[in-house]
Amino acid sequence: MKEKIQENLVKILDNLYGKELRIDELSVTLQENSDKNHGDLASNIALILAKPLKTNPQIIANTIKDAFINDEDLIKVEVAGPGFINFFLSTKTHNEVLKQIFKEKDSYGKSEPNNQTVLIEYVSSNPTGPLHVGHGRGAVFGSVLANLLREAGFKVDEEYYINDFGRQMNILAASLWLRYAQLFNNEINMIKNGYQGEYLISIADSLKQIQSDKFYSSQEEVSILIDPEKDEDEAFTDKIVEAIHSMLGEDFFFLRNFALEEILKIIKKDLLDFGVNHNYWFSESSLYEPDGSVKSKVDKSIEELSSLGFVYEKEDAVWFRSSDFGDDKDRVLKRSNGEHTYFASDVAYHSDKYDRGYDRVINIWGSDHHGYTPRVNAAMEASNRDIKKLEVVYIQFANLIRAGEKVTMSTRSGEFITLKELMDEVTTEAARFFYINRKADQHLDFDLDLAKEQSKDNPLYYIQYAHARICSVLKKSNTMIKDLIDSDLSLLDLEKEVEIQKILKQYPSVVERAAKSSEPHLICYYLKDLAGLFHSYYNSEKFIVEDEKLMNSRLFLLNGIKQVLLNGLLVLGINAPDEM
RNA sequence: GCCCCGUUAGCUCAGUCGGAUAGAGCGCUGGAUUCCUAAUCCAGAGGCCAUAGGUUCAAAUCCUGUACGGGGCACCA
Repeated sequence: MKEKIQENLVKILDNLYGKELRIDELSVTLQENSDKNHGDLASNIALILAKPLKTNPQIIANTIKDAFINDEDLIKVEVAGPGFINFFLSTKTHNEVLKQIFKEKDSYGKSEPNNQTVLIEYVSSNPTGPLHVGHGRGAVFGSVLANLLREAGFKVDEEYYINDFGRQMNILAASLWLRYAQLFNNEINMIKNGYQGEYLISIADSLKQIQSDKFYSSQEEVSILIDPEKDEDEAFTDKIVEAIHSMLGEDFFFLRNFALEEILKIIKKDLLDFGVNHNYWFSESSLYEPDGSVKSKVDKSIEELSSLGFVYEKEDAVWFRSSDFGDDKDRVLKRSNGEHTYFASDVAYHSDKYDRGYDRVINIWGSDHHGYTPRVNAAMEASNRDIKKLEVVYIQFANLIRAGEKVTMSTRSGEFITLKELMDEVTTEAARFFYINRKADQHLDFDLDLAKEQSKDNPLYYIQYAHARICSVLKKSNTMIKDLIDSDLSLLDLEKEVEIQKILKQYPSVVERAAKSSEPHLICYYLKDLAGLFHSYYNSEKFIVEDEKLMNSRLFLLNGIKQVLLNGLLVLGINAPDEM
């Protein structure tokens, strides 16, 4: 119907003013009205035309209005306010959506496949410990965005980038050895800059079970090296790590890989429990392995930039001319000690993402990374890759609130709340919903007490309750939905019923907009609105009534609401229970 | 100093391509249960959309300045 009116407007415009005025070149809108007094649809066309035509908008509006031909589904055309044209549609036009939902079921809201591929990289926390609550927001955001883009017709891959290379991994290996050694000699101290978390103790425990004392002999002098006086110093940490390394030789790498694999197991399990499914796990180390010939991907990337003339040496380090591409300053690829920087990995990694042929590459990063984007963009631009394909979404930090107070955490001492603990405390679903319920660029206060509450104060329960209530009514009515398809839907003419149908009709465009602008929270707000309309309807009308025709039409409406609530919750990765 | 994000009701926050009288929940005040789940609903009070300019027929929305808050500016990852 909307399309029909739009066509009509174009036609009328052509007749009235000739072809010079092209409706599609002007910012003319035909939009759904929120205020029912203004009809179902409104156009600002007369306001836009007022200037080029040098005519009062109200006069233009009335001229257009008079040119509209009669249509049984168009009840009334009206000029209002400064010159809006309002269109009032028949109730029949509102019923169409219910049949559509019934027909499309789980697919209602999905767009046709568009043959485009997207890679979303997210979470990618360092594999040096379990995920904590700080990672939760990005995890949910990424997985919901992936769902949304699938709804919008994209083929989506989800990837976790494992930072399993460099200094931190060596500190991890050393930390594991110290925990392991403590099992044989309780006088051995842990280094302050090592990984203090309890998880390493249990990993050390399983290491001992598998390998017994293979990596420990009692005459170790290494532990004596740990001097509590100097222990705060990072350089001192490296010395200890190096000492453990040379003592263990090749075994050091065994310990490193053992720790890495055990921790990845924990991370993978936590993500899975959280409803997050990465289909690729990309290892940073793999970028340093010779690829086919003799060169690693990192070396090849640097050579590529070098051959294009964007690399130079200064003070024994290798630099990339990122400032040629808008970055604040040039960046180091290879340090004077011969080691590559994290940035060097990232150049190779992003090049690899491009080379895999995706149409879009999305990174979901913490907002503290925003200063990092220009140099990555610079590297892609320098190597003639289209930077429009690369999108970065920044996620602001989340605070946990308990009893009205901010929960303080310190990563250093290992005193952080893990994602698993959060799931155990408030349930996975509540955690997902509360993380996604805010715009990504908005700071988030995660109220633990509210997430646990089972009442209308908790928006997730409010939505799920609406779904359960509908299921309960449908069950009690003893009706099969497929028998309702021929119901007389024109009976759904109450104000609330019309409003609900209009909202149901908006669902596909809400999904589309949420996907397009990377704003999953829009789904939450939509579902809250829809649930609210239903609860209000529920309280004002009875559905299981004597009049069978009326009952059937209302049940058919309820079925539509139920389906959309279900579809929306599925996008969020949240269950829609039949009873509560 | 430079860069990013924010500032909307007492609190926590929505607000689409700039559209008509600014939205929700909580909290506050007052109501609704013989009835399909009261885990719900209805009504009321509550606003200088941080601030000063600009663009426009029209600005919470776009542009510029200012103030306040959060974050970032490594040969760390």
